[in-house]
Amino acid sequence: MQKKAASEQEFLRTYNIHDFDVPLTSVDLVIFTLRDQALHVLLIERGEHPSKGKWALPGGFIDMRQDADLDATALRKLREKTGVAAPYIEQLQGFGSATRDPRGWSATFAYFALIDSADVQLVPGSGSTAAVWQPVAGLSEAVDLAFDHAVIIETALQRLRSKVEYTSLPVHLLAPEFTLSDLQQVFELILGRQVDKSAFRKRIKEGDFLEPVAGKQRHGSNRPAQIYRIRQDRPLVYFNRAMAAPI
Amino acid sequence: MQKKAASEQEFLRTYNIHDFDVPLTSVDLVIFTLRDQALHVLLIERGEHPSKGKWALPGGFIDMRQDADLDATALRKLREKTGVAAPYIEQLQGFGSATRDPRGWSATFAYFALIDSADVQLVPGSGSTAAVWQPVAGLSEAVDLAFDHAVIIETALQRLRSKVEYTSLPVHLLAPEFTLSDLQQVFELILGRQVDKSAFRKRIKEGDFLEPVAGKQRHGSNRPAQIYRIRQDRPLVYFNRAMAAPI
DNA sequence: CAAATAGTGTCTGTAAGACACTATCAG
DNA sequence: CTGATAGTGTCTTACAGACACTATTTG
Repeated sequence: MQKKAASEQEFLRTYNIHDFDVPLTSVDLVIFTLRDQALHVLLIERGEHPSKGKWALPGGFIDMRQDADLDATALRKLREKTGVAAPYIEQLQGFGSATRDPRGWSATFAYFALIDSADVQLVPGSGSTAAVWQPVAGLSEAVDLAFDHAVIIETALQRLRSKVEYTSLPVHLLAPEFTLSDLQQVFELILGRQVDKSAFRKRIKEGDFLEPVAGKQRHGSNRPAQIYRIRQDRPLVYFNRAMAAPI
Repeated sequence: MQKKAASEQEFLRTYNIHDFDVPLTSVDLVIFTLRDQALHVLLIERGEHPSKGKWALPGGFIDMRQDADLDATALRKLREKTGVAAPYIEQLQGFGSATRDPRGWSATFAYFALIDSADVQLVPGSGSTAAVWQPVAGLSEAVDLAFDHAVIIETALQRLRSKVEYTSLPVHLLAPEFTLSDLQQVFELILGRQVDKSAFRKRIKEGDFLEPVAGKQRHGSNRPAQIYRIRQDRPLVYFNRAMAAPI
């Protein structure tokens, strides 16, 4: 174990990080996007042991040389797999146990990202054979997930569903410019129920996190719709009240 | 690095966890309690390098032999330092960077606990010379905190203050039996402002997470107060609306 | 004109805030 | 009785839900 040292300097000079047995630590990402009016999550087919051939969340080990902090690791992984540089991303939760990885005690810092799938170029990186967008609905039945990734995805989903109720989070699943009807559709999709148009619009306007794109409208065979974009200074707004589910 | 292996079994048989360079990973706890009508946090004076003599959050390395998962590590640490076995505890957030620990890249899973200080027996454990409750107000000026623990405590405080607004969380800072006035005081203390008694009581009753202790009242030189306890099946209630701060 | 979607106005319901009121004890 | 704190009633306010209404385009 550790030797005795008189001073902080002396201690650090003689310190060897491998004197401790530490768990395997990684960073994993739950990346959500919208495709064909459905929520999808990015999965990688593992090309290496362990769990070779199973589907897993993108992620991997911290690169102690180039990653300044955990967020840097998460952003680097996101960039490597999708090419996206500036998404909405937040830390989800840590998951660690003796049994989640057959190699032994392991822990992961799970992240949670929302991106617009339009500007994604999927890159099957090193150590994986394929990267695909999987619909979230019926995920566990559709694919064989590695490690505890089913639990991590479920936790991320709960976070997303919870935050829809009282934040502006879902805007980050849309392309940079969108109409209020587009936005309402996203909310309805995640909530799994219809919401009232009038109440929704009042709420969004009150939140004041969108700005109309001057003079820009979407045209169809109906009244044209004003196009909005996110106010860059208000990436996430918390409402004072949750959207109450009707009884 | 890694050798080639044909099967999952073959891979695991030849796998050596130390082939990877992994960051130092630990678990740290921000333990809040109430003493003398003020929020306090538990700090340990470090008896070993690094940061010997500075004050730090209780915590330490994962014991891969006895800890089944991260929660087990956190609970074990809490028990070792305070003797408390069943507190309110939740994971706060991960903190990891190349610079937060002078020994090198390190990461920690920070936890967040609320306990009743009455049933705590502070235990200055191994590797520390003293354990004290420090008032949260003016903490950074009062003590020299090790590592990035000032940031972790600040994050925990934000979480606590945020959750006061829309959950029943603060009940866990009280002794098992308390009056509604006691509870209101705790809310006011964390919010840093007065709240209306009538509105507060209506809200708490609506939340339905307390039960009156039959026939038990607190007597003083005034009308006696009904004593309540937490309904064990409702440890944390989310309200539909935040307590709106008056303008 | 009809069809379609965009966007608004108005009423109602719910729960929080303000604040005055009553209740019940010790002394 | 007074003083103190416990606990309630009532009015107002803020905002979500329901839903009907108007607005603006294409064809």
